[in-house]
Amino acid sequence: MGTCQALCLNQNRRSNRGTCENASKYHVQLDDELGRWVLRMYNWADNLFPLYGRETLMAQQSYEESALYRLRHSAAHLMAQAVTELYPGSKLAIGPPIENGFYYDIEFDEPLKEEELSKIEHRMRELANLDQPIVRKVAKDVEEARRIVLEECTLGQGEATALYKLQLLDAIPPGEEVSFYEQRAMDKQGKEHLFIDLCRGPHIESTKPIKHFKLMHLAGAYWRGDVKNKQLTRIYGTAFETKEELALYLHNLEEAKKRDHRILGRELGLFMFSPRVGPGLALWLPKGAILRDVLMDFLKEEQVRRGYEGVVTPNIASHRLYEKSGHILTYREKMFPFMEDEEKETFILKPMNCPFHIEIYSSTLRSYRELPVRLAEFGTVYRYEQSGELAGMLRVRGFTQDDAHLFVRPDQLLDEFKGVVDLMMVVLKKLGLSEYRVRVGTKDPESDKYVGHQDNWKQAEAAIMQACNELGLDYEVSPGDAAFYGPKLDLIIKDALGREWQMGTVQVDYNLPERFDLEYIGEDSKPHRPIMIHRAPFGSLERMIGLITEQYAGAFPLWLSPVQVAILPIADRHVGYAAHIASQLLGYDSRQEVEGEQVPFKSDQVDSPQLRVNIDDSRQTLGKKIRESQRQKVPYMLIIGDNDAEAGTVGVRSREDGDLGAMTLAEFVAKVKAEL
RNA sequence: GCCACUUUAGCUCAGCGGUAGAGCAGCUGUUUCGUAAACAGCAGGUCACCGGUUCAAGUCCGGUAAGUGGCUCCA
Repeated sequence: MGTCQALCLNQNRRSNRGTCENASKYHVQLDDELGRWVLRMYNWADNLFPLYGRETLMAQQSYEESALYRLRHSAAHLMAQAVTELYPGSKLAIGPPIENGFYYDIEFDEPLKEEELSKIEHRMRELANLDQPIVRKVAKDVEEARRIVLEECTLGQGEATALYKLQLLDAIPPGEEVSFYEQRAMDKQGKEHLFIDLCRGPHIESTKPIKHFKLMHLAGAYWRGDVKNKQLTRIYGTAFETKEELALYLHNLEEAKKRDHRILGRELGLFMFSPRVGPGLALWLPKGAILRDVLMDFLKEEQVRRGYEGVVTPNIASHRLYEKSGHILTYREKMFPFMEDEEKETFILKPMNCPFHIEIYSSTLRSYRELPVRLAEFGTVYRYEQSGELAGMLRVRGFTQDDAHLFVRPDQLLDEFKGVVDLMMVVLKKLGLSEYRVRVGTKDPESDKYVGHQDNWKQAEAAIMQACNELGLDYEVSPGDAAFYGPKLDLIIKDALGREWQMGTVQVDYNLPERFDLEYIGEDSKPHRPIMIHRAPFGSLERMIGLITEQYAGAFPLWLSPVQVAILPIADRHVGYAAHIASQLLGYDSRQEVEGEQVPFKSDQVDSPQLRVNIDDSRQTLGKKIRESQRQKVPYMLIIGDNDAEAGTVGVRSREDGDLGAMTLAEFVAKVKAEL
């Protein structure tokens, strides 16, 4: 099956900017065997997870409407049937299809062990082979639905097993159709197998096609996603229509693991963690530190152009500062233990930069003419994340935000907000991140974890929506995802394993200016209150570098690569010429320091940008040196041998395209400049 | 924090009650080599930590820590 067209149709056909609802996309491919166009849905950027095939182009189905979705839904039921047979008395909760498979949440009497999954899988195969017809039944009324849940669904295992199903039934709005799916068959021994489940459907017609599936792993999951509720056992599985698709999925999963930033981070010498330092506290190795520096330089330059001013603030502060900001009230459980001292002031490790920037803003009387004031800082913050949430660089306890706070007049809010979004887009483009989701996090009306007046929130939320609409940005509104002081717009991007992470963020805040009584003197000579915009286009350096490491699979583009050029002398006698080449590329010739020394090589002074170069003078064969540089994903290798020393050339090899032949250094530099 | 799992040499992994193993990396020597692994030798381990069972524990049991996949939370 050859990929003939890279024609990408957005799943929702809403946007041509690469954003979409669940970051999936269709590819149209010509099926060589069948000689017709087929539609395939892939998970985001690099087609790691083909989700289904065999749908015609005309269909234009969503995943939810697809045969695969139904198959997986039925596979979840099949699993539940196997579980109720193997573990009578288990309480079934919910079992939906999900992006790459399905799960079922079940309460077991005894905790389920991972090794038992194969037993369940085995029973599933037996049950599937019985070719049980899957039949939809609709309850006449609520009473009948209740009776079916209590009598039929429990399969004689006791009414207690209907615990969660009853709650689900109660949640169905009155008047809505209540449906059940039943599957039953007699096995060779004449024993009847029966399973009936409260379910909206749809399902496939029989259990027979459920052949290519695998139970993946176990997890705890709170009933209805609420920590206050009981934790159920969730069994994750996946299913496909063909053996090949399942094998491909599993293969791709293995491939995806190879681009895990934790593995690449070690292999490429970018960063590390040590239990002796502490969980979630990263150590940046020299090459990782270069990534940080390069990213910071890039953003600083953009920010200077956009009127930002840099500031620097401390890592700890008096608790009073954070009392005033409301952090201690609403954010305490995420903060590291306080440095308490009965005699003296209590200090706390900073979880957010905003109060410091607010202090700087209010250190002097501000005129309406100097607004907007844009204070930027690469501020390192510490948050006591729950231990189970730490995930390499994507979730750490100490991280550096590319933070800034914009203090603006009401009439400037919209333009400033749009300016920030523009900057975020510039950043995404520069980093090659084209697949993302935009989420507007608003206040959860039920929750009391927010500070400020309702009117402030309404205004801030309206401002964000208006800016998005004016920018033509596709976004979804997510109540409860606001910061405690204001609503926000977040960029959400998936990692190699398909998990979503919040990256860049912009927040509109009327509340902290009020809490800190911020002012500026207006045209009318009277004090007015500014509005704050909090923003971080990367989100954090840790998370962003972890993520782009996965996006690029460690093969960073030239401008970012910690080592841009590896110089590989073929034999020891070429090391001198290699050093000369290196100094040219560094834009600095160390030989100039050695007075009176003869320049032993043909002069080829070039005007090179400062490149990060590394000479491999290990006593290894050329093949080995190339292999090593290739493994380190260095964009360019310059191979230096007798021919080159004589002709004053370098043998250029590219990470992607291999041997490019001999060039003069000037030619190579021109090539590199064009790429940077 | 909760559920499940994992932890043996710098890295990747084997060993699963009876004297700790391999490959790669490292070091030393030989080789000085033209586009993805030269050859040989050497060295490297309180088998995460603490406790228990046993004549005997990487191996079985319990606890702790760190990590992994989820849930909840989030940059």
